[in-house]
Parts: sequence; C-alpha cells; structure tokens
Amino acid sequence: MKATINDVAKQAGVSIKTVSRVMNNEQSVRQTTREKVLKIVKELQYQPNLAARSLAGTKSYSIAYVYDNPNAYYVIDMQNGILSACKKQGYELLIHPCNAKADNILEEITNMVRHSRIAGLVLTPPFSEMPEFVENILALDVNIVRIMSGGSAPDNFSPCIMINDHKAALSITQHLIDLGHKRIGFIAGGAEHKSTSERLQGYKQALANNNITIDEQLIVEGEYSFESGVQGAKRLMAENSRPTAIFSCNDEIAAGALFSARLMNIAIPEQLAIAGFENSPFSRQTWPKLTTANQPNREIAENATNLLIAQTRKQVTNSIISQYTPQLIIRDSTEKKLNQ
Amino acid sequence: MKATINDVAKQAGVSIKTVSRVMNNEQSVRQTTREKVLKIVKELQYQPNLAARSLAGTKSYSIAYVYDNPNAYYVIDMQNGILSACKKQGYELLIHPCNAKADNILEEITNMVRHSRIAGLVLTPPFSEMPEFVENILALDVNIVRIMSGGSAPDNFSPCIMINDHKAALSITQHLIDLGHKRIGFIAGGAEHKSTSERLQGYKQALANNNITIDEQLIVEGEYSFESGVQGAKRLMAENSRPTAIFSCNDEIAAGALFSARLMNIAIPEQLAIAGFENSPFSRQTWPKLTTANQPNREIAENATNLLIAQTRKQVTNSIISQYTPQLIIRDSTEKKLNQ
DNA sequence: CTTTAAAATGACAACGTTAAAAATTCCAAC
DNA sequence: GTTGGAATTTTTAACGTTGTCATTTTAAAG
Repeated sequence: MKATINDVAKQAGVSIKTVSRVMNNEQSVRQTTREKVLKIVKELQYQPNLAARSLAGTKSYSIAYVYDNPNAYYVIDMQNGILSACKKQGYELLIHPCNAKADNILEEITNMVRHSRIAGLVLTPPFSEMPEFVENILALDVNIVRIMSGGSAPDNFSPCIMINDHKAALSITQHLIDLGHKRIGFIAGGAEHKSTSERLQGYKQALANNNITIDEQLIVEGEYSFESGVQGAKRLMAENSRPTAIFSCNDEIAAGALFSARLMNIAIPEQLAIAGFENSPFSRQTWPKLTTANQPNREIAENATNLLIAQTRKQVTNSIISQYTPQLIIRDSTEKKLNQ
Repeated sequence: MKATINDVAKQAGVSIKTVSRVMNNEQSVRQTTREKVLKIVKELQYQPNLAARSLAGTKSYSIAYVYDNPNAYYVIDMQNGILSACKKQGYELLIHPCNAKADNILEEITNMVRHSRIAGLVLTPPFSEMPEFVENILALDVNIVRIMSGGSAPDNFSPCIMINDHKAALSITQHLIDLGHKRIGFIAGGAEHKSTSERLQGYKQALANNNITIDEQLIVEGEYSFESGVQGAKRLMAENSRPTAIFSCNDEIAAGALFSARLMNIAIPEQLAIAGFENSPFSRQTWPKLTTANQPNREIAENATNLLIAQTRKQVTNSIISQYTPQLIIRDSTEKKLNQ
C-alpha cells in the first residue's frame, strides 16, 4: 500500500542505502543520482517511516513541548508555532502539560525523554527559568531550547530565545508617563516567572528616567491570572492616594484590573489608565480595549524549534541566542481616541 | 541503558514472546508465569518501545486529535482530557490543528493517518459533523470517535459522544422566561456547527412551551467569536423593540455581546440579561459574570478517548453512544444577587 | 499408565529504516 | 594505459517488537 524505501530503491535502480542518504541529505551522493532518486520519491509519494527510523537510528524525530501554563492562548500559540517548524522538517510533536511544582517532575520528564526517544525539548517559563531543572535535563543528553525573559542568556548550555521584557515594559511605562501620569501602579505576575521581575525593573527604570520617585505602595504582588488583576486593582484603588494608571504584568491581569475598576465605578481611561502586556486576545476583549506590548508567540515558538532542530542535527556547535522585544500597541484603555 | 524485552525475558527465564504476551494482556499465559514476568518488568522498569511495536505489529499506539477550533480554552480542555486517557492506556497523542475548509483537507488527514500509523482519531466539531468527511475517513480503515451535538447519534459507524445542546438551551431559555423575559434575542454560532441549530431549537422549544411567539427579528446569525457577539448585540439593540434578554450561543459570543452593551450604556442585567453557554473561563471574566451551561469538556474528551481505545482493541463490536447534558449555572448577568 | 486434545511456550522471520564495513566506480597524475 | 586515492555505492547486520507456526507441557479421559 504505502511506498517503502525498498520500492523507491528498486524503481530508481539503486540500493536502499542510497535512498536513505538522499532522504537524509547526506554527502557523497552524486547529483545525478540524487535527482533520480528524488524523482521517484515524488512519484511514489514516499515518506520515511518514523517508527523504523527511530528504531534503527540513533536519531529521533520527536520533539516534546513541556509546559505548565494556565494561559490557554499562550499554549496554543506556542503549540502551533512549534508544530509549524516540526512539519516543515519532518518531526512529530508530543505535548506534555504537567505540574512544575510536583516533586517528581524531574523523574516524570526523564521517563518521558527516555521512553519516547525524544530529540529535544522546548521549554517555556517556568521550566526554562528553573536552572537546576534545566541542568538535570541536559544531563540526560537531550537537546533543549529555552524561551525565557531577559536581556542576555543565563548560560551557553543551549540555544535560548530571550524576550526583552525590560525594554518593552520601559516603553509601556514611558507611554503612561508621556500621557502625564505620575502615580503609576504595578500589578506583578507570578514571582517564579522571570518576566515579572524584568517587567518590574523596566517599570522602575522608566520612572527613574523621568525622575519620578518609586513608591513601593504602588507595587502589588500577584500572579498571572484574571483573579489576581481583580484583587490587585482593588488593593491599589483602596490606597489613600490612588494611582492614575496601572501597568499590569500581562493582559489577563489587566483584564481583571479593568473588571475590578468597573465594579468600583471607575472610568477607564479617564480616571484610571490600564495597560497590559502580551497582546493576547484578552487585550481585545475588554472594554475599552487594552494598551499592551505585542509578543509574537507563534513566531517565537517556530524560531525556537528551528534552533532546536538545528542543534539536534549538530548544525551548530555554539549556543545561539535570539532576541525579541515586544512592541508597544496603544489602545483605548490608556488613551481614548476621538472617533470610536 | 534502557531495559528491553530481551532483558526481561532473560531475567525471568522465559522467551521474549511470553513477555510480549504478558505486556499485551493476551490469553494463554499461566498465572504463575505472568506474575513472574510482571515482577521483573517492575524491577527493570521495563516499558515496551513504541517504535518497535508499531513497526512490528499491525497495531498502532498513536491517537490523533484533529481540530479546527479558534476557541483556545476548548482545545486545551480537549487535549488534556485525551492525554489523560492516552497516558493511562499507554498511547501517545499527536495533535493536528488544521483548516476544515481547506479543499485538500481529506488528503491531508489521509496522509497523516497513513504516514504516522494512527490507531484512531478524535473528532470534534466541525469535523465530527461533516458526514462526507467522516465517511471518507472511515474508508481508510481507521477508528474514530466523534464528539458532537445532538440527542441521538446520526449513524452507528463509530462511537459517538452526544452533547444534548437542545435540552441545555431549553433550560437556559426557560430560566430567562422564569425571570419574566418575553422578548429574548438569540445570537447564533457558526452555521456549520450543529450545536448552533440544536441550541436554536432548544431556544425555540422553550418559547413555544411558554406560548411566546417566535420573532425571527430577534434571531441573528453569527459565528463562535467575540466579535460576532459584539456585532450581534449591536444589531439586536438597534431594533425598534429591543429584546430584554439575549441568549448567546456560547460564552465568547456572550462576552462580546456584553462588551457591546456596555458601549451602548446598557445596564446588565437590569436593562438586558445575557446568557452564554459552555462555562468557559470567558463566563467568569466578564463583569458581571455570565449565566451559562456547564459543558465538562475535559471529562467528555477523556471518556471519548476511552471509547476510541476500546474500539481499537476490538473490545466492542457495536457502536457506543454516550450522552451529556450541560447543566445550567446562574450568575449575575441574568439575575443579580443582593450581596456582591 | 497411556492417549489425546488443549493450553502454554518458544523459535524465528518479519517490519522499514540506519550504521558500519566492504566493494565498486571515478578521475587525475604519471 | 596504469595506478592510487577519493568519491560513491552496495551489502549485511542491527534496532525491539509482534505474528506465525512449531513444539512442549499440562490435564483429563480411558
């Protein structure tokens, strides 16, 4: 039914090993031979059998995405980006949602890697930002790529995609300052996420740049959830001297803060400007829509996966670092446009 | 490094075939032998190699989830439910997001099934509700399970999980009627989804049960998106005689309708009651929170996958149908409680 | 005890690919 | 033309399972 390497070899009049070489883009195949084989491959619609490949070879063609993130939009974007790269390069994706705080998490991942013969892992926060975890995973001799927050990579053990949250948070805060705000609240995300501290530092830097004193009362702890935004805004707006603007660590928190403000009959943006971060669908589904910073997760994920696969194929020896800085998107939650 | 069937066989003093029999729960293995083998399996932490299995055997241990759904919450819930069943039964999950309207969609899925040796497919709307598509997939001799809307299965070609949207929509509408509403708007989801027509029929039935004339002006077309809710509410509220309540086909639409109502300065629920459907996070992230019907997607997905695997193992001959009726959850978008 | 059928177990060839080693072909330099 | 080394290609043996069929063991009946 389905064409195998034998069928191709017979048709092309070469040995199966030659077909294998062509399929794997290996050296020492004469150009004419390569073309001859590729023609038959196309004719028979031959695709190498993944099971046979991973059984016979030392290589694997499976990539796993390990995550623990309650943000469905983020996860779906990541999955789609990873899948896109996988498809193009003939890999399959195994998704592995799990609990980062489980005490046997390392054992769980180890088993998964061993059992499924994984070529590499894509790690996002919080996993990518747990140094001990990363070290232990690398000890398994499996490739990884990390997507994480920061201006520069924490080490050069593996390719990293760095999201410059500091810079992005700085420009959001500067935008609020430019609008005349001087008392700007900050609702943090989970403390275990480096993005939280990076965004906080960007916020502080912007204030410092404009000679605005940092008021610790205006900075409240939280986590990356809608509910956290609700509570955070409640606390901030209960202060004696309320802020006139709130920068929330992500759009979901911002949506919660906005919800909370409405409960208190506070007009947005007239009495309170609110900004989020991520440009997730949340930022477009509130009223008014949220000012935010665009973080192109799908693209980031595809890029990361390409780096991972390149590493798997030993096409790179040195660690590669790629940088993204989310760009400011101004919407009505901070600055109302006249026509709407 | 990793234990193979040979290691187990040697240690247990039996042939590899016997170990294979034990691992596959086959008949004709003496109880004492079975125990002896299982003891070694545990000791060596032996797990059969999936690649070797699918290469050698006629069976496959991969399940694919084919979907085309913009609702991230729904997809994540489904994935987690399917994964949960897969893990328990030693299967792996391949996710396959795709475009249901692509003209080569059948070819795409066919290739995937052939190439990855898929044991079965989990289909959700719109795929599960495309009879021609389903028929063609079944012709590939692959097992499927369908999760779809309706009171009874459309055929008995494969196990189905039926969501009784009709009944659920009826009870939501009845709830609105019980609150005194007589002019109730309906914002539809995508016409290609059976849930849309089922929910519409439930809505109409409830009106009929209460001798309320059905006003076609109050029924607007739409699709399952936030934006569609925004537009739908805009149209409904522009009518000469506005509705006093709106039943939206899902929570995302309802959230959009609510957003839209706020833009028009309409008080919820005083001037307009809004109900959604699904009990997705959307329903808890609006202000006020949405009355809805709870659809336990994760549980449904796990159940569906179990049916699929049972079918794969030929543990069932006849088609199995499982039923779910989403249950009404009353929140502030239709009926404000005093203490809040 | 035999005999016999059924139950349990084992031997060995697949499955479709890659790895390692061996064989062949090619081409440039004498 | 030879020759020698590099480039290309082929041969054969894995990889870890399951399927098929042969063999051994068991237990029941005579």
